[in-house]
Amino acid sequence: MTLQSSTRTPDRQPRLTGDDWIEAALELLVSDGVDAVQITVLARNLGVTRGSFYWHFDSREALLDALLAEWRARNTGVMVEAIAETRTLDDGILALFAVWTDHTRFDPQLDQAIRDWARYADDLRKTVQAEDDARVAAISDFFKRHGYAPTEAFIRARVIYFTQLSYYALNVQEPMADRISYLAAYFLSFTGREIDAEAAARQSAKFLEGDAQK
Amino acid sequence: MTLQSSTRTPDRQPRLTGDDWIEAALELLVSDGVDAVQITVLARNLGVTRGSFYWHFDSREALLDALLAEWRARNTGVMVEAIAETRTLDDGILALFAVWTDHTRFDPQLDQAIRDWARYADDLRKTVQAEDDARVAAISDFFKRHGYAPTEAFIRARVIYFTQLSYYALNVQEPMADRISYLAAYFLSFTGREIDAEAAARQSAKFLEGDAQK
DNA sequence: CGCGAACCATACAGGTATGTATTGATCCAT
DNA sequence: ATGGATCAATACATACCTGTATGGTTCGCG
Repeated sequence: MTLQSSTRTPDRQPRLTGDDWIEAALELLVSDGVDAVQITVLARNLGVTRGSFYWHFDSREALLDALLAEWRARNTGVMVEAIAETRTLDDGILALFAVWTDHTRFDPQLDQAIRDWARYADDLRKTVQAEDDARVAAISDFFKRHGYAPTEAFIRARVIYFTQLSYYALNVQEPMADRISYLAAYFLSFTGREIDAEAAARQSAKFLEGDAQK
Repeated sequence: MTLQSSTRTPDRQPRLTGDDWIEAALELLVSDGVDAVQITVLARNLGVTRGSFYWHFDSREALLDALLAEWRARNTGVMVEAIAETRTLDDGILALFAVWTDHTRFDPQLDQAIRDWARYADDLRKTVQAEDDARVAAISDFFKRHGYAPTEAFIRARVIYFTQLSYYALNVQEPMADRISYLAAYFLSFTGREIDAEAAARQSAKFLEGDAQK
């Protein structure tokens, strides 16, 4: 038996922490779904045996709970906060676009994975549904603040949020140039008004900047 | 050992057909997801042993293929056809609403389950994506026929289809009265125009009728 | 009536997952 | 350096699930 493990990545600490397991589990969750988050494959990926896992966690359930906690910490509330801080209609809508594009503040893939998980897990479903309702309510309030009637505000909030959810659910990938060319049409459909030319230009620049640094 | 099986539903044929297995599998697929579609639990639900299954199907893969075939037969194309047969803008949009409400022509829960399945299955994903693209293209063409510019038509098609997808993904349940009260706002958001009062009344009546007979 | 096909039960093999218990190695502080 | 704490390997028990092989029923038809 060799002493140095062979499969483990070279420049990683030889001993693992609980967070290492969580990180690896998050990757698996996003790429393959909850059911694929198995201790056996995580251990294989990390280059250790399952003996290590059971030192850091009591059970698989405990790991899954940790994943949910991570989702709560990363994604809960950010959208609500983002739109609350805006003044003009254009700024608000574009702030939403920014949240959905800038993945440092909000992790859409994780959101999607949690949503997939929740669909067939009764207890979790209620939690996710509460977050969804909160997001729609925040957008709805935003529209109301800008003079939209209650029902129209609510429906427009749903339309904009639901559209975005499907964007992630279908994993739509398109060149940044296309996305920018769609900006005005999206804004029109979402708000019923034409986008301010200057605000559009500002946002396009932001998109390109974020795209370049990636 | 008793001769009459106890768990099997009473007034069902004592011998099963392949379709019986498919039907039971579809239920399970919709309620619990693909990974839950297991021969063992299906046999338990049907009140037989797994020996029966392997007479009707070669393997679990064969059953899953049959489920996909069922999806293709039920859901593929119906949306495209529904909107192609309409004349006015109002009729087209309302025809879409009708498809999404009248579950005899289109099975949204099955659509959702297949989409969940496809998200983590590479080969299937392409199939579903092609269907999604076809649906969006059909709606986009519809908007173009009614004078919308290409980009706006495409984005509006996406918005209306994506919104509806999330409706199913989040399993939104709301009283028919609420749904009717949202009709005008949805129409406005989707098309950018006010709904024709008479068309709205017609559609509301349809909704109520469908709701009552259920 | 009898025979073959359709349908199902039983039993076995193989694979893989979670947990537990125990031992082994490494690191750090006294 | 040594002894306790931290992390990991090994071995074992248990539980499922798939698939095969084979034998037993039941049904329909000549």
